[in-house]
Amino acid sequence: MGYYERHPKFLVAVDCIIFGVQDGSLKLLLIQRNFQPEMGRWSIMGGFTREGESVDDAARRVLVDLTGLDNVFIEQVKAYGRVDREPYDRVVSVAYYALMNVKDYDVSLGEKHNAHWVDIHELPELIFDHGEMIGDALRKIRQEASARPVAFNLLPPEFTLTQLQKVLEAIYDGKYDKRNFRKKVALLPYVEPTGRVDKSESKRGAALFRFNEKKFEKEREHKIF
Amino acid sequence: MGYYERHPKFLVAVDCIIFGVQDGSLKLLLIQRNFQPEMGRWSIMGGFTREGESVDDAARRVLVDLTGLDNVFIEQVKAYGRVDREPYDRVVSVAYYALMNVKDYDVSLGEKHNAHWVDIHELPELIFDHGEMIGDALRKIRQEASARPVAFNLLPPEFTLTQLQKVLEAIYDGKYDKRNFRKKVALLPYVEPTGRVDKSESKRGAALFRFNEKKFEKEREHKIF
DNA sequence: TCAAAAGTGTTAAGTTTACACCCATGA
DNA sequence: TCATGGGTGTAAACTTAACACTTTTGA
Repeated sequence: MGYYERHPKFLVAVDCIIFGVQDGSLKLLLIQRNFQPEMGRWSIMGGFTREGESVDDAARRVLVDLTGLDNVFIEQVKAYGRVDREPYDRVVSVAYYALMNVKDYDVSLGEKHNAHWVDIHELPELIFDHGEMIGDALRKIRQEASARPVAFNLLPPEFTLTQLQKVLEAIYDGKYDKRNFRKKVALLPYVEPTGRVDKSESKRGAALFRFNEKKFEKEREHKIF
Repeated sequence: MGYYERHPKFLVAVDCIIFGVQDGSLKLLLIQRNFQPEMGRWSIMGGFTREGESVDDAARRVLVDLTGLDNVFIEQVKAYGRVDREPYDRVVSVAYYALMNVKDYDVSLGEKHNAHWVDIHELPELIFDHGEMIGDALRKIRQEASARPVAFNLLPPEFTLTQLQKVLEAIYDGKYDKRNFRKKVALLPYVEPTGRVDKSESKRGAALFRFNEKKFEKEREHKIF
């Protein structure tokens, strides 16, 4: 006790960059602030870490507040520690990105916070260093999505191959060849057909698939070499 | 002013995971603590962020303290915010990795801090979550080193191709084919021969190369597509 | 003269890309 | 019956991986 007394303390914020896919493009859940400070301006959703609460838990709490969902996929982006990054007080902020299925989103909670899904190509001017955070989060997601199957978090539990392709195209802001894409997916044992058919997007109907996390973990174990 | 008054404040530490390559294997500069708390135990080098100092600057300061070098390559790993990660007080810590050429290291400063280069395969038990930090830093370096030329920071300004290969083998804990390796390097315009020869490691002598940062940046610009 | 590190090409295997048509169905 | 999205294979280009011998020179 008492070893650290002479050192200063700082506010520790969390900021959540919430991604979703809608109409084939990548969106962010941003708020047009209906509270001080910076009321009226656009920002990502944030909050302060509480006494007795881990920083990760603070991020999850902020997310539950805004979306009503407590099982959203989140991952830390990094910490932002510039001295003047907020003009009101010294705040060290830890950014997280979250991936969610837009369909799960609680519209009434969103309205309370004045939250809106904004296309990644049409971002408004944001407060503080929130623009930088979004750029870093995007880079990180792109990195991650090529190494592990995070994209599934943006989809409902059962999805068609066309939906999966559109999500990846939204993440990488590109277009892929349908046949090549399906050939690759066919090689992934952890993307498995459910046997069910989705008729909502075409007359013919498309096969539904699901992500099998257990099979994925098995894969990983054996891929150490 | 005053918007954030009701929120708690925390100590913000920085921890530096310092990598070097020696005898063809990857080493970390660890300290066997000669101060409290946790005197006598092994840890990575750290410190606390000061009033009016950015978190990045705090990391650089800690690094200068330990190595005497103010131009070491550093990059943030991530923030660690578990409630009980340190038993003495609530501390949020931001980890950084640093890459340096072991030859530049100031031995007398190191001795003052009781610092030692420890092989990555023979790590001692470390305090707090420092072991986790090292694992995360290693993963991050491996990721980065395959996307951008960070490995050069572990070498002297002029190096032989054998030295470069050994550094990459140390990072990825693997072995590469000499001919394939050299073919790949030959395609990188930003690894250029200096025309000089190193005779210290062989009788015949090996051509010396250097990393040309400007050429690398040019490459990048044109590689946006 | 010989030990020790430097240097050098070719071929096979695997991966990635480009490309166009038929299918099933509800409106 | 026809418009709409679903579904399927093959060949060329490119990339990666495997492999062994000759050169130089100081001790």
